[in-house]
Amino acid sequence: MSKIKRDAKATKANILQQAMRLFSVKGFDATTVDDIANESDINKAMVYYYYKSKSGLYEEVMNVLMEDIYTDIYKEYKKSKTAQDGLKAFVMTYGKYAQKHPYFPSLLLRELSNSGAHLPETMFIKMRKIFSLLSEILKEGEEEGLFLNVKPMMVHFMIMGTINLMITTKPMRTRVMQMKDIDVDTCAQCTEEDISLYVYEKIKLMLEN
Amino acid sequence: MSKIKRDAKATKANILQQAMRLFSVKGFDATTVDDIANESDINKAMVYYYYKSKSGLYEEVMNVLMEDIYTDIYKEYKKSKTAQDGLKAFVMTYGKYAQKHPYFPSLLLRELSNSGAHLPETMFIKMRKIFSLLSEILKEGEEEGLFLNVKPMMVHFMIMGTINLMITTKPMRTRVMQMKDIDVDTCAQCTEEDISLYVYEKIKLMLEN
DNA sequence: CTTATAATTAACCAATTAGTTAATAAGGTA
DNA sequence: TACCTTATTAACTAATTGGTTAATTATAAG
Repeated sequence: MSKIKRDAKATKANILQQAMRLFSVKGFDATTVDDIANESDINKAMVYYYYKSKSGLYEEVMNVLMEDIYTDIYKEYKKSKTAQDGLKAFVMTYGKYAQKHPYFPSLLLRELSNSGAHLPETMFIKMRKIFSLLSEILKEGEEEGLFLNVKPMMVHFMIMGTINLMITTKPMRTRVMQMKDIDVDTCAQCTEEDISLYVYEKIKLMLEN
Repeated sequence: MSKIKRDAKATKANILQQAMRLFSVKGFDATTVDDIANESDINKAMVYYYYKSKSGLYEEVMNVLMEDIYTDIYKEYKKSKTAQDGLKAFVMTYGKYAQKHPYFPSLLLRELSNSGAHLPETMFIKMRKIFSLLSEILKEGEEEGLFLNVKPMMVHFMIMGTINLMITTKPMRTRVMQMKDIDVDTCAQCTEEDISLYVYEKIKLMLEN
């Protein structure tokens, strides 16, 4: 077990990893470059050595995540035969991804609620690719006569909105449940899979009618 | 027409108004107290004269908005006879409110994607009140046998997520539509009413099955 | 008119932050 | 070994920001 004193690749990856985590927890503005440096135990100047700026690092973070997620969804989608299966693949894979990268939902929501102010062109394109994939699935369903009265953009945000909000609000929902005086069901026990499955089933029903 | 040199009420209201606008456009962190002062044409120190801090001002902004929206929804809800009408009142009134205060959706989304980090207790309670109202409506529907397999929290975020995302992304969606090479329907022409109505109709269908 | 109070201002401060720089250490190579 | 490139560091800067303060002006009351 040789002690490695230098490992450029590891250093660069470490910065990205911590940036990902911090941006999602605190948002772009509230995350400082010093934070990132401290948390990843590297010198602040290394951030600027490997990435051109704080925004550059942020872009990279978003790009990596979006690319990953598209790949995951596309792979599952390709296995499906029917439009329903395609929809299921889309919803369930997104849910799984959000579980694997708990950072992602809040990053995405923040970005969307900004209407893409920080959003670089490349990421914009990747978001569109994901949406286009869903549009394709929904169009197939319509042509087969399975889905009725479909507005793809709205269905897209119904899926993304619900899953992302359920995930980001988990701590909050748990907190509410612990208040003894209250008796509302905040779905505090629901797993990520419960959530995606419910979303899929309900959206399927709503499209079939 | 006497020239008023001093108007405490107007000054205070003006600060709140500009703060509301700026917080929603740029978020809490990216909005500076100097911004607020400049945009409302008052001295920065006045912000601290009327509000105890930047966070204090933010709390006030959120409180006013949440209080308003609850009142609006509750008033409409009271007029409804059936669970379906109650649901419609909830969805449509929220849509109307978001149209009247285009600030609100992005503020709310940002707050939720934070899981209420900035969120003061008072506002937390108001959010819960709105959710409780929807829960009540859904429970009625279930008891009347109209709605099946209801998870209130999920339905709540389906409604809020979809409407809020559609509104905050409007500029972005319009931009996409202007790109000639693309042929995806981003619902760029949809009005706020189209959006809420679609959400209501689809959610109704999905609950009935 | 006088005076107490409420509203407003300009100037300031201490802390934080994105980004820079110049020096230095490590590792491979000839 | 000597040498060159790459990786890393500590220390610094210039700008921004939340918040304060002491002085000043407008207004209303006696």
